[in-house]
Amino acid sequence: MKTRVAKKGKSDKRAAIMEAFLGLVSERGFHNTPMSLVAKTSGVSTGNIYHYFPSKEDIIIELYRKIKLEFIRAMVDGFSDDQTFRERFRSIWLIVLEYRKSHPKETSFLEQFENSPYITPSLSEELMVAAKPLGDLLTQSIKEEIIKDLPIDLLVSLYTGGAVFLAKKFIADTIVLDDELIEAAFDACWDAIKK
Amino acid sequence: MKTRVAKKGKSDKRAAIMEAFLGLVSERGFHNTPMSLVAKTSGVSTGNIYHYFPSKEDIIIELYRKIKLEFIRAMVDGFSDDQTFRERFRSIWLIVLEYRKSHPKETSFLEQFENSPYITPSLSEELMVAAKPLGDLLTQSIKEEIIKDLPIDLLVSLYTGGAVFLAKKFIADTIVLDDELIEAAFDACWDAIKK
Amino acid sequence: MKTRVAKKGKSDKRAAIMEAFLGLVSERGFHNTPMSLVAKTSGVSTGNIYHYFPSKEDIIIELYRKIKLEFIRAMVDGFSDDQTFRERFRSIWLIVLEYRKSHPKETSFLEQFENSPYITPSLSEELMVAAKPLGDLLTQSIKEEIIKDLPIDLLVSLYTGGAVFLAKKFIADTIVLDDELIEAAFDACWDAIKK
Amino acid sequence: MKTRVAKKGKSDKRAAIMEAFLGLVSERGFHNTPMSLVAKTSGVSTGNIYHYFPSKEDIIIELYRKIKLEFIRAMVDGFSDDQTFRERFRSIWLIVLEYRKSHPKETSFLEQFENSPYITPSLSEELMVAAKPLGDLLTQSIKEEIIKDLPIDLLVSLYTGGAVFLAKKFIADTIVLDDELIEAAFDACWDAIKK
DNA sequence: TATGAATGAGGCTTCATTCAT
DNA sequence: AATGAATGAAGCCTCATTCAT
Repeated sequence: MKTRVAKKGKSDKRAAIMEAFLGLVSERGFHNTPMSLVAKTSGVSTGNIYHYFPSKEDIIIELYRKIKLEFIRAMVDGFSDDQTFRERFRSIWLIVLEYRKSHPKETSFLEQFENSPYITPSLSEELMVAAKPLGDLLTQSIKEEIIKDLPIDLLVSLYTGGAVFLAKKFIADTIVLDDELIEAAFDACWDAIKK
Repeated sequence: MKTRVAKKGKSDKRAAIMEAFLGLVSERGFHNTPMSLVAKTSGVSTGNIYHYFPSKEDIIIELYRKIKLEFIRAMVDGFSDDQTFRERFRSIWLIVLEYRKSHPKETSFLEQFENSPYITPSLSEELMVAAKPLGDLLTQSIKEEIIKDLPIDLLVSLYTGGAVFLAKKFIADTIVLDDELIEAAFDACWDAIKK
Repeated sequence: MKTRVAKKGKSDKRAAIMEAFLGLVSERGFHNTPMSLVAKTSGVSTGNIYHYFPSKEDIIIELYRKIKLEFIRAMVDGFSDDQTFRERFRSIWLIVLEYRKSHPKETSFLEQFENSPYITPSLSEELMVAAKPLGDLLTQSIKEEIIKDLPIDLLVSLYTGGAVFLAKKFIADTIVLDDELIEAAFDACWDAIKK
Repeated sequence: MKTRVAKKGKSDKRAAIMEAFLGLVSERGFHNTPMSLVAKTSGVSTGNIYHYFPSKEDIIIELYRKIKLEFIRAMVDGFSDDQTFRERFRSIWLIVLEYRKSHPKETSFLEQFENSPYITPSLSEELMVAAKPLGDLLTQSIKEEIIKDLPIDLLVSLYTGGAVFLAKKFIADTIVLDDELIEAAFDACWDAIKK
């Protein structure tokens, strides 16, 4: 079985497994995604999957970490100190919308994961650290009396909620997202948290 | 059927199954809830469960319908024409918070169900009808320029989001809900949608 | 539940069960015919079926006895001493063909039953007695050197085979049975056994 | 795969499953043969059976195809152009008798299968092709006015019937098959179809 | 590393029969 | 006689994981 095509390197297999897993889970759900199907889809044999991951659950968790991290980083990288506070929030909001719109699989996965009762998110230290700039921005904004003095995660939820919602409807193809709507939606979210 | 003493009439079994199912699913997830466990927990034998429901999936769907309906009704019944628009919204918001806080199982179930990729909610006519007063309130409020002119469901999401979020944190026991916080959270949600 | 319509008498229920059973088994096979379906089809409740029959297997056996007996009697009643031997055989042959053609359910049932390995036909005394005139005819015909001296049941098989076969094809709608074909087929069967 | 010693290669398991299945079904019937018993008897674990066959029904069908094909081939290979027509028929007849006598399990299986109402034989192309020489012989014999001009399958039934019947009685141990009887029986069958 | 056959517990569902009424 | 709810063993099949190669 020697193919001319470049053999996948080590980490490629790992990546292939995760990618296949993500695609399958987003369409079929965790429990409707047997390892055998992951094997077929990823091109990595069942047995070998267990060489890269100790168990199915581990794949799920690793995937969650990876996606969540990616998402957080997109947000964090999307604003800069050059912007006014409101501009920063706007940037972040647009990034949330954009990321979710352009990552339907990841969106579905996150949603499922974060609503599974028996899979405790248990945000790893890693995620906390990555999200720090966001927390700092919020804390700072509260202190400067730009946004309301509410618990940070509530603020995030209020603020982010609209964008996530719109993205889901966009993916489900039950809405048309024009600039006007986006702007109006952002304003609503901003109104929610601004002082 | 002359016994005065409740001998667990017909519908009691049905109810027992649904109740057991709800409890188990909320703690273990759909797929981690085998029918055998439902049988044991509900006190209804495996075989007999299938006398009341055609399949596991049907139980899930019926349960969703029932809970969602209950939740919608709670909201709808919670406001009256005597109130100002803002008061109505406030009543609804508080009911959402209260319902979710006091119905952790139902909350978990709804959350899981509505995020399952392979179980399409497909809101039945029944639910639509029940929710009509809410839709009317929103439509009316938009027309009277009390709230923003945004898609109804986005408004609901923005508006409801804060209450649901707080309830979840309350259930997870990661927040203390005092009146002040509740009031502030409501204000934020109201700011999001009010014109 | 008092209907104006005449309530089925005792034996009517028995008959209803057997009739429903026959129809279902002929289309679905023994094991694909649950008692619950028999109940629904016959209009007799599950529990009550067991008032009339001790078990499912008993119904099968009774049904077999009844049908086989009916079939045998049709043959026996179909010839008389007024006829020549050949005429008698012809009459019987035509009756077999006719009975099978006009009793597709019974035919299917007999076929299934007689080929079930775990249901031993064990022809009851009753059946033997009923078939005696046939046996006598054959014995007599052998003695008079009209037909070949072969084991009785082989003769029956050879002789009957053609008619049964034609009837099955007729039922399956894969043949057109005109008089000419019938006559030719009879001749073939007669040739098989005649001396 | 360098071992010389037979270590039960891949296809051995497949064969083991089919063999066990055949034995069980012939003695207990399709529906009285649970997969668990097939597993135990064949020495292949339940789960692994499904690695070789998609379902129980598939095993049945494959088995039917295999056995029927084997049987047809035995007949087809049993006569040659060197023989007179009558000799050819005789050869075939004897082969049918012999095959059935020496293959009681297969005989029982074929009988059950071909009388199951819900399993349509649907003779595959493969079987048709294999049986072609037989059909040709019959067609030719009709043309040369050696046998009667009757539908091919009726001829087969008439002709084959006696041999099959005898074999069944032999297997059931309710007959003694000596040469004289065999010869007489063959003559009867031949008389049935010969012109 | 890599394969995929093998395992076997466990999942959902069916169904003959019994039981309470 | 009659009902149909109730039982629970058993059936078919799935699937995470391990094992032999």
